[in-house]
Amino acid sequence: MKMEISCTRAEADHKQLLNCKTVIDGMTNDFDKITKLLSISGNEVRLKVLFLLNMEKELCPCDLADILGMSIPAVSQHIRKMKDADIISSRREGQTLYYSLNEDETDILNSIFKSIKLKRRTA
Amino acid sequence: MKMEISCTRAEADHKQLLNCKTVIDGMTNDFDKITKLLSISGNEVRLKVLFLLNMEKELCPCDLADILGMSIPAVSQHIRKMKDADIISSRREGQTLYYSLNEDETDILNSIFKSIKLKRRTA
DNA sequence: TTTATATTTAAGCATTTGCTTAAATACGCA
DNA sequence: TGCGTATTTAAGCAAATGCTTAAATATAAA
Repeated sequence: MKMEISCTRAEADHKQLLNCKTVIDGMTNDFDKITKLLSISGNEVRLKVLFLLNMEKELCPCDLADILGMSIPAVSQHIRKMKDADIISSRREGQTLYYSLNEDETDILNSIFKSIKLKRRTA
Repeated sequence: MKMEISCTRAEADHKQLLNCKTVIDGMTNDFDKITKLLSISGNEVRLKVLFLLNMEKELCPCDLADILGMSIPAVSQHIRKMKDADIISSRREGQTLYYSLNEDETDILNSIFKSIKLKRRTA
């Protein structure tokens, strides 16, 4: 962990900067985890899928491809990412896989959905 | 806007799917905007910068480069993205540019910061 | 077992991302 | 003016992203 201070401006409060470093470096894992969630939801297709799963409880890849007007493999690859990140889970019924949202401990997704719905109402 | 239903499973509720399409298609702009915010914060460096600005009110690129242990141009290019997206603003004081968070109408960022801090406490 | 449907996986490719290094701006001061 | 510092911008490049098409799996039904 580097500790040298490169900024030479008089106002630079070295104590403040060192404190910032300490805080940030001590939270690497948290940032890593939340960054992952945000980067996954920071894609229009995936955000729509998450929103749809929140709205409809569960949907299959076929439904999603249809709703979003895109190919099944494209949807499936997005689904894989979200599944790998433990954001969604599947339930099989015959040949069909139904996907649904997992519990969101961080509550970030819920606040995102809330914002989306709010925008919708106030638009 | 395509409207054909490709899924042939018996359970597919065409009315439900059409409704989903209508809702999603009517919210394209909202999704676009929120996706942009999320994709920008879905990067570890940028999320840390946003968190630091929330914590310290304002910081200059030099401070950030130092705290995060990365080059000034690298930081500057992340800053540019956030500035272009209207997430942060700058104030000049001599040669130094101080960056700070803009008001977040969506409240998404605040809920993200809250989650990060919560993780920190409960870790 | 063969065939059809639902889904995933893999390969290929164009685009985007995020760094590095080097050059360009902007401001302050001698 | 000219030099030093803070910052941005640009060019170059490796890695990641997200689609397409084609092939592989999994289940159901004839």
